[in-house]
Amino acid sequence: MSVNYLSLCFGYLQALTELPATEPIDKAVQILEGAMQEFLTHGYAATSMDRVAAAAGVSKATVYSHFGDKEGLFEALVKRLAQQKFLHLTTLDCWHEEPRHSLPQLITNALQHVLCDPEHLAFIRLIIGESGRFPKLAQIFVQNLSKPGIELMSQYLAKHPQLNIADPEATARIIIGAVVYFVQIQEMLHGQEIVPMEPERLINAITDLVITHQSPQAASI
Amino acid sequence: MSVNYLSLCFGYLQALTELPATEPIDKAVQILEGAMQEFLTHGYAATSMDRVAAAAGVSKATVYSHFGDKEGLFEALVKRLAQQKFLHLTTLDCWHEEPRHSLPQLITNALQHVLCDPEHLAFIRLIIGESGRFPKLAQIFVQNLSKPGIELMSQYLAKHPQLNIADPEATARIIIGAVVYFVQIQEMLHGQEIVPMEPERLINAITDLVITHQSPQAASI
DNA sequence: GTCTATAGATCGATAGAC
DNA sequence: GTCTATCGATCTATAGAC
Repeated sequence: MSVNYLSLCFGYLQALTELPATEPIDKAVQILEGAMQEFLTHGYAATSMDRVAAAAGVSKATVYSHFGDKEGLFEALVKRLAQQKFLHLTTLDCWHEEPRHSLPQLITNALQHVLCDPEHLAFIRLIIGESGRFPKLAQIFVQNLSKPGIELMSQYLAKHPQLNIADPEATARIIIGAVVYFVQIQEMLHGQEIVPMEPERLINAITDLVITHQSPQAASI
Repeated sequence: MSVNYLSLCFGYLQALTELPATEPIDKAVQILEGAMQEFLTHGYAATSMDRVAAAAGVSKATVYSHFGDKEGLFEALVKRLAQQKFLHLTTLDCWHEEPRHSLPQLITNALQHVLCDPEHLAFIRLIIGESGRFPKLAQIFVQNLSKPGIELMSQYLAKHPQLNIADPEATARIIIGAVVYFVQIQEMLHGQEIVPMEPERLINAITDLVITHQSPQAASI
């Protein structure tokens, strides 16, 4: 087929298929979109392949022909989400500034990113909830998201020697853990009204702990 | 391991007391024991009332007559577990010693308690995994476990003025968050071999951060 | 109160037409 | 490759005997 022929027929084909059908949408991606909606909302066990097919706009047999069975579809979805959410980690700047200003900004960005992304929240819920029955998928999550996050924060701490951090990796886990725990209690477990706390208080406390820190040698007179 | 030994002894004593069973065990408790085994292993959706009845040693109709429906049974189980696990929080001592020695001991105890209790781990998995569909149960978890934990650590920090903690509650969340995040990555998400770290490194880093901390006034020359 | 037996719906997965 | 139609298993919940 020539380009000219496609151009002439474009309007006609569009009217027939009701889609901008210059290129057919990849069915696999289409299915994964529907699977994401269902799995993130209902979890693994409560998600039916019928509803996945309906949400994706295809037949159930098409889903099975692409992904084998329910577990295969679930694994493909988790791997896709782990890659998608990884990209949102690399958007960090302000490394050159002083920690006094850059650290709270770093934490604020991370907090806002997770708090404003219900999809990310539902993904973590799903991974933790199924980590007992799908340990391999939990490890993919750790490999693609937790590990890069820890390494990034660890490098940040190590490249600011004035902070006197003896163990950057362990300290990175403390900072990230504080943020993750805050999100889990306030948002994931709906503890906002039971143990209320403004994010600023946590950010200030973390910054204060890390900034006004002395080396053990200097502390023990 | 002393924990395993205690568990073995407890099971033995329990078996002994079951022998002179002149009085039948409460059916409701019996059902909840079976429900716990099934829900903690398979999650909410993948747990069938047939297997709960079989695990409890009663008929399915008996389960329904006691708890109404599947959700009612699940709610009763979560409330029972939230009360049971609360008791394990109050076993803390060594408040009088110096933080330099009592703080790492406090953290070590908390870590060992969770790491050596797969039931507790599975309970957290279940609560987080179902927190989107059962927000009320997640709030019960926060009310009975997270909130007391934060308050306990907050009081500990406040009663050691030499630590110069400006915001004890926020700092308590940092410490607990670091421990919870460590357990979640290493054990719950099976990240032991992907991001290995000895618990001692985390404990030392936390202790170092908190102990060698100066008040903001003293830090800014 | 507790049981057996079963209804009615929905599940994962597949065969066969096109 | 994608569809419709369907199978056998399993699910929640209940009716009725004891």
